[in-house]
Amino acid sequence: MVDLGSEGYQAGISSLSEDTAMQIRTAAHATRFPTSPFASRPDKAEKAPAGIPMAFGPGEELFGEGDEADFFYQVASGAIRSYKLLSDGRRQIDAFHLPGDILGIEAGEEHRFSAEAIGNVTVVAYRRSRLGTLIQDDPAFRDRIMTATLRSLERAYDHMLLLGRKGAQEKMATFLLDMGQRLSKDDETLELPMTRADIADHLGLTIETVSRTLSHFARSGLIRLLPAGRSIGLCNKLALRKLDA
Amino acid sequence: MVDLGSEGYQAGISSLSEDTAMQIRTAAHATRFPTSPFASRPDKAEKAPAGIPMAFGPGEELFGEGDEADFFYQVASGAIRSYKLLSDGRRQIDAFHLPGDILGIEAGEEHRFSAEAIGNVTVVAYRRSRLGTLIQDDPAFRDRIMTATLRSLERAYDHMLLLGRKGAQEKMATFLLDMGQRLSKDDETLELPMTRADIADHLGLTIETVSRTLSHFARSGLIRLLPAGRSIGLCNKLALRKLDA
DNA sequence: CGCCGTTTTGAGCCTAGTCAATGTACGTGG
DNA sequence: CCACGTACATTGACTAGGCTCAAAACGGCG
Repeated sequence: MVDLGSEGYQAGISSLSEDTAMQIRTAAHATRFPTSPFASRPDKAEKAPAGIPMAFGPGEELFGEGDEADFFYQVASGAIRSYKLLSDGRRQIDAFHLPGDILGIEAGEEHRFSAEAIGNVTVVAYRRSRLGTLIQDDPAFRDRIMTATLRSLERAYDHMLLLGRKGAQEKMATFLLDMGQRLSKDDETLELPMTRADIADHLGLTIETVSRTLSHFARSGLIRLLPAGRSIGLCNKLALRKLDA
Repeated sequence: MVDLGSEGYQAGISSLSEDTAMQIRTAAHATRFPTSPFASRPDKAEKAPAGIPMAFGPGEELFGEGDEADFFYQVASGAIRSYKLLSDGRRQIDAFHLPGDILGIEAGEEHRFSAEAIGNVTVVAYRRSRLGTLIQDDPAFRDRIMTATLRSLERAYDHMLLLGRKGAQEKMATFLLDMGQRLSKDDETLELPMTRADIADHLGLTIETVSRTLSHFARSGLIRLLPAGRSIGLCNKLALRKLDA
């Protein structure tokens, strides 16, 4: 169920199967879900990556900008938005994190952006204090961290191109294709976990423009907007790719 | 002369003093400067970080998007722009790299963006093939790499906020303050190495808007535009910071 | 001195933002 | 089961900030 990517992290996350996904190790700010049989099992110090399963409900904050960076996280299920705010409330969503993605590793002591669950989310958390050891002792883990960080950077650079130089239609086309790749099962339909406001704040647009552009795409037959508004069928990927520039 | 930052990289770069900066180890695409006495000295396998000094002239490409990522680089002097292009030529400059900065490390086999020298640049190049070994064997080097990568990511996230959510004046104010911090000696005057076009493509604006905004700032007494157009005095940092949001 | 790249300035336009109203889905409680 | 409230989404009319096109000024260099 959890797609860990090609460099997929198996060892630490394997304990978090579909059935056990609800096990929660209580962390200060984590939502407490119904305790499972495993919930209070003492922390057997298994060697190597010992992740702490956690769960968060819709809108819940994993960490805020400026918070002490005690943990970093790998998404097990659900979607997370990481964002920054301007003093007057304008928001920029830097990234959406889907299963397999790693987030919250910092060079300094503090988190440099905020992260919230979109819908229900399960993650595996790792203590920052162990990062050094893990990187030192576990070459595979080190690779995963390095690769994940570099992939984040690649994504960020791609996204800067979008934010700085693409028009509304190009932004939406890029977004739809990217999401299609990242979270569609049949490669045709995608169930967006986020609201229009999230999309707008990710693409540097307004909700109105997002909505209008989607309607326009639908009228032009590029996509099919399914009733609920959150499901989208990509009818004409070729045309979308052409818009993508 | 070379500021290596707080986690500054000393060992490897120390061989690249002002006087020896012109030593070039010939690399496929590197400009050949007049060969120094050291130019063809056999590669004594000194242990640990063995950097290869290189130099590039104005506008020269260190690497292009899609090129094989044989090397990564640490800037010794000068400034480098890294950018991406859209099919129709629109350009987004993701970052300006100043002395001490590391660039060009990739998760995959290829560079994901292009990098060009602005003015004359000297760098220390490292073979990608050695990256694994260096990271494995040299904890200090590993830290520098990790930290540099994470700092790039932080910068990228900050810049996405700018690109997606700030207005022209806020963008310019942020840019000026940032550059002021990164490359001013007296913390009052800064000598910009890049053209208006570079600034525009970095901030997601046009040259005209950059120029107009600077003129506006100058008229308002926030900055002083020195004759050549490339030197700027920051008269009223407080006001700039307020614009920065 | 004259050319060329860069920068500045101006006039008009266009894309996306703002403001506002309506529509739709869903959950709660009468 | 339906009325209502809330949150999210859509659509429309108008505005504005930044872009385009165009021309002139500036500065460096051969």
